[in-house]
Amino acid sequence: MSTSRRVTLFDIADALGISTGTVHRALHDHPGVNPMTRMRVLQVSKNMGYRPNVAARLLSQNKQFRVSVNTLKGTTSFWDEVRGGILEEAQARGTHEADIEFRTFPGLGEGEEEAFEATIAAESDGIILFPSRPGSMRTWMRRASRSKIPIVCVSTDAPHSNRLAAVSVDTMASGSLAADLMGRFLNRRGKVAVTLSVLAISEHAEKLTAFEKTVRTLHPEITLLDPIEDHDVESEAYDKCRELFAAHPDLAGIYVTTEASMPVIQAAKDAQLLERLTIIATDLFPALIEQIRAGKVSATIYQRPRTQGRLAFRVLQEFLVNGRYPALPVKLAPHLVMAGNLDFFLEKQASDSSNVSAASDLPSDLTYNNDD
Amino acid sequence: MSTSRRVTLFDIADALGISTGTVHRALHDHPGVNPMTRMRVLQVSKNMGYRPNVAARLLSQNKQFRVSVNTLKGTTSFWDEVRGGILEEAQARGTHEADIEFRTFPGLGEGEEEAFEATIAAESDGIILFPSRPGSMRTWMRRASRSKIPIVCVSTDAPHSNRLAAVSVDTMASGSLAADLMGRFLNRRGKVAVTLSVLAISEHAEKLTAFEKTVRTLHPEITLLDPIEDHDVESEAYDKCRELFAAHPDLAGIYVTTEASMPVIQAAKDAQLLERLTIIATDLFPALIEQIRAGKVSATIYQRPRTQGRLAFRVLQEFLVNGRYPALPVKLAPHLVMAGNLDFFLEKQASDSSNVSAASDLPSDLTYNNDD
DNA sequence: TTGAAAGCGATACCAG
DNA sequence: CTGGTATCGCTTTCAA
Repeated sequence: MSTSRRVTLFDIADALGISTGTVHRALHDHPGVNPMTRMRVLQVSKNMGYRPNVAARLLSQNKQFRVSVNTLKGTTSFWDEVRGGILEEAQARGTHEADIEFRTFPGLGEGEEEAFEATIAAESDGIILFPSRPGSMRTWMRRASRSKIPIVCVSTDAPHSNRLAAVSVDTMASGSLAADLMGRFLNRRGKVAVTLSVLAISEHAEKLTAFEKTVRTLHPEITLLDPIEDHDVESEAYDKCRELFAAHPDLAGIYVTTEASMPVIQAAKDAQLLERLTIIATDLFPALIEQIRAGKVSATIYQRPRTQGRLAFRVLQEFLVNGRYPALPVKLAPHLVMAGNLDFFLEKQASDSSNVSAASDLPSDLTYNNDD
Repeated sequence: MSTSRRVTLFDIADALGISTGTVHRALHDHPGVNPMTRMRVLQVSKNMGYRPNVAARLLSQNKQFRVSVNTLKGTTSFWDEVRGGILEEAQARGTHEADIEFRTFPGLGEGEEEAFEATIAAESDGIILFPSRPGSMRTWMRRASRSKIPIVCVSTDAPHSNRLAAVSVDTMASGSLAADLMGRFLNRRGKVAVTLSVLAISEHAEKLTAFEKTVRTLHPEITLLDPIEDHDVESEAYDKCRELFAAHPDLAGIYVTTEASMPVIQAAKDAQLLERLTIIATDLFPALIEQIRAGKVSATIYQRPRTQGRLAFRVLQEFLVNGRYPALPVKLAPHLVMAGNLDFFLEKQASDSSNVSAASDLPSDLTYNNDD
């Protein structure tokens, strides 16, 4: 019961006295099979416990994919990490190595459509993209979907765009964790504000919703102020925070749901508020690391960009190779980084990214990489 | 430069006017190749950017592995999750499907060696095991390593045992995160205790060390009591905690580094201390979920057993198939679960484990699974 | 020390 | 509607 050889197409064909070609067509719903034979094939293959040999399939298909990765230019480390994760996964999954073409655009909405146009022109087989303006990309993306090009969104979803999948952090978990922590750090009382880029992006709205709901449920004595929209403009974030601090000099805490925590910190500093403000930020980059280490930022919700990249590629490849649709929008549990675990966190990150470059050695083909 | 077909063994052989067999032997350091030819093969293959086709390799090798998984009987959900992760990964990596034989033993040290013996007798090609008594298993494991059977430790390492790899949570990150949180929750002052099973297990010692160090550095006004060893015996944990609470009625917080948080909670309750004690626990199981929801436990450090299982299998297979050694002991970043994000967390967990059972359908071969 | 060739299992195409 | 067969790239065995 355990040494038995694996069931192959041939075994099924043999059992039924037909050919492997027919069995194959039957199993894959290809046209031109007698419904009667089809049923029998399905029946027998189930009984025999047939499971296709993936290696053989890959080998015989022998396809090569061209995938385009359209993301923001890597000013911050976030997108560098995402791209790193994509490459990493592409190498780890060795077979079917994809031609990956990176196209970057400078800012939110800037050059995004041009990059997309170029992608279409290049006849990519699949696209991984950051929809910086989900609204305006929607029509483009639907066009692509009409020409059957699968699209995977990273970091932000583009609803109603027919994308194949979206990979992002679990926004509800992020917002609610931030809320509970904030309540605890503040001993369950005080005024708290939230900043985000725009409410129109559902990820940001969700973080806010989850934050508000959790605060109200778990820490009802906390007062929530109206959310601040910075439209991803640093100066706007700064100015609005100054206004906020002026209006509420007794503000106790602020949750920054985006990467834009530096302007907030600067504003707090300039308003002489930094020392007694509890800040919970998002993501991790050198300037923020300093602030955490210095105790100015209490915690940050790390969105695991590298893992996002890896999963985005995996989902896309799974679709291109096996035609498999991802179960759900893929949601990653965020990691919490505080002064306490900061160093261990950075250490692990460093070792993760290092073993990628080494992969281009000799007959070494796959690199071993762990999950986070 | 991008449309070029991939370089194959044949291309190299062709370029050198030799056969693929020789090229193959040269690349893999097999005996019986003229050093001269070997050098040239290496040279050319590097120049041509040769990268082996993994699918072809798997297909031609066509091996089948028997791997034994020796773990604790699943009284708690931890080991069920680990086993689930192993199965999941085994399916996801479809090719080379392994015969997985689960052997469980009832308690720490009980039946462990018998299980190991059975594993050896069954001639497994690889072993994934939880060394519940690293000390006593050491000699066994070395014996196995002499017979070339690779061993991957999960959850706990067995140092100096020649194991191939160890997969566990990042204990330093866990301890230090717990410490920082504890300090914050307690407003940086008060008496704090730590419980663990035995100091002899390095993972536990590390959590303690990291906890202590972080408390001293970041929250120097916190007083640390001596650690409590419960030897994984519930009654011992309970009794020692009662003593602790009697001796220190002003105890402010306690960090439970193991799964054994229930006896601690019970003791605190019986000592009328539960309401004002800040508890940080480890892992997640139904009884603990209730306590978190009820606000009795402030937070728990989730060790991601499912992911541990997945990685353990991946490492083992990577070694068995490609002969690749893992870079380092694999350390997972822990997840933080609090009342705030508890529900989102459970929801995600549920969806993760559900799509495994569905995998045994029809020609569906690989299941899509995300990283955590 | 090297070459030649037979698989591995699924796919796809061409005849019938 | 079905059978037969070449093919993918690597591994391995048998001869030379």
